[in-house]
Amino acid sequence: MPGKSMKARLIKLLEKSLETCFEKGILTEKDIPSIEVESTKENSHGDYATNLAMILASSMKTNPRKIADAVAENIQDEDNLLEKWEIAGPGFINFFMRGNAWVTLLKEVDEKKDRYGKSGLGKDKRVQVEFVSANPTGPLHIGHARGAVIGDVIANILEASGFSVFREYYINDAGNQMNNLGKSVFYRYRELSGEKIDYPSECYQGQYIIDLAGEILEKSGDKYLTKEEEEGVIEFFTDYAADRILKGIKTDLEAFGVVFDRYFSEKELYKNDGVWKLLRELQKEGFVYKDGDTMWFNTKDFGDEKDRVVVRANGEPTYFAADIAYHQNKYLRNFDTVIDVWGADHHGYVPRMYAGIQALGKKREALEVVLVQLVNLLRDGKPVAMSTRAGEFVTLGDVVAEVGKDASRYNFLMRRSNSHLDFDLELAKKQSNENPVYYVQYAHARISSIIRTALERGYEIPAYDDVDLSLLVLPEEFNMIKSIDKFPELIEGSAKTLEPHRITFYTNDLASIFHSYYNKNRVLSDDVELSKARLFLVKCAGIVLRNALRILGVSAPERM
RNA sequence: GCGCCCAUAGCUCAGCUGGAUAGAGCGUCGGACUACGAAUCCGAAGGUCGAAGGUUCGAAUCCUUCUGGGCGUGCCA
Repeated sequence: MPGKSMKARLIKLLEKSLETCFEKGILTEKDIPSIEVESTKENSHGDYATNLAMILASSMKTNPRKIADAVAENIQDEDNLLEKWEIAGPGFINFFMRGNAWVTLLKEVDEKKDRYGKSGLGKDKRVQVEFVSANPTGPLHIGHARGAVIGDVIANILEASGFSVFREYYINDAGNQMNNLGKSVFYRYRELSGEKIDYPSECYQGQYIIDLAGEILEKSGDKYLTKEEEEGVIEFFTDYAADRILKGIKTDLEAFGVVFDRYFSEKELYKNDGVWKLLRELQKEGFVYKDGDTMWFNTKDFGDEKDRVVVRANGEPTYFAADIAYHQNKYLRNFDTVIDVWGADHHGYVPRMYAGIQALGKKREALEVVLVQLVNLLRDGKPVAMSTRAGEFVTLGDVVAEVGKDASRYNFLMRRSNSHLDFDLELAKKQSNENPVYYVQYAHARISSIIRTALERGYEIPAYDDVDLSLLVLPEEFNMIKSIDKFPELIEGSAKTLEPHRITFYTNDLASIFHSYYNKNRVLSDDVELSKARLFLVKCAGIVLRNALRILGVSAPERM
């Protein structure tokens, strides 16, 4: 029965065996646990093992080996998958697969091709992934870059898992910072016009502010000099700067392979009194209360350390207030799940947001927050001095221009989101064995090269039914198939845990298995039938590498 | 002070949500190109999983305490 992974097939066997045991009365029926089968590390333990008997033993209060005996006894290996199976250790059942059981797994790869690895896990579910969401007060820097790739790849993984995915960037363009941006440009503008200005330290320091001021000066001359702040000058400077900066952000992201379905402006939320309407509603429902001129949200009732302000004493709503409205807006757009990818420095904000969505009547599960730890930018092992305050930082655009899209994306995906990441510019740039991205791409290019050579020698690219797969008998070949077979399960696992790094590690594994095989064995030899079988095998490996790299947003080159 | 995260080989990190003798890359040492691409491969050395208790058939993984680092603890975002 092709179309199922080896694990799935074994689980089926075990389920049937359990049923038989219950029918025969050998085992008394209890809650049937979800059966787990895992691949083993040790060859002497076979290819796969299950701890089923040990799990059952605790609920049935019997000897695990006795249960294992019964289950093993009643396994009906109708498809002839197994060489043998045996009981070992405290009650594991170890499965030893037959050589020719492996090759049947490749049928699915060949049939599905680009679709191999995809699943219907998220069928009919709409999920929104919000990420990056940096203020348009300056270009994106290296820290944003990591969040950008992680958000993007999470979205890719979910798409591959059948979710309907929407990528969104929340433009935080309504707050104080924006006003500050406008002022900064305005001061620089006056400065450029020859005025002596004591440039305030709380203003943005970067060179890009001066560039923007210069642009305005060039286009409009000094006509804003004579106007007073009340006449909307600052507003003009703010809007101009934000617009230009946002365009730059979009350009940088695009070069990085990150494209959003929508850029959502915070201002949108204030239209038609939106934020206020929501606040009044929440007040009516008792989640928001007034204390003097200040309005508080009782986040403490939801497990936060203390209540949080939603409207300041000066009458202005906080960022948090707008964010609740934003999340309400998301749910009104019928997303079943909302995923927020945040920098880890915002972790204190998490309980607040959960409180927010629960007040909106949503379950906790309707929101998932992925925290991305900070990036240490290095060059040749030495930290690169960066100060947002002083306006000295390496931008995302700089990184992509210097090390390239593929290498930088891959490097950002090599660690769990939750742990700190060292990003070394020189290392990421190196086209050597120190740089893992090439290792994987090289495997793909090599496979492409083999296929090219095969075509030159008159082979056709074989399909599943064209080859005698019983000729594949080497342990390395079974090993490769085993790894290929794991791929769909890997994607599913990454989708459930929202962990892109798993795929990075997987591509490395599969590439390693392939390289090793390649060095030891010839794919194309004098033996035509064997060559066809092996060609088919490496073709399948190539498909999987390509599919995995596509999810990572890294190219799979045919030559390099 | 309180809260969250991290601690695994010399370095950088995985460890599939509790499984059997803890893995990989880099670095070090020693090997492999007249053969489909050497950006590759093979071998060796390298560990008290920060520490101490606890939970159970079984713990790097779960619970408690402690140590050391990062972040947060705004009517900033």
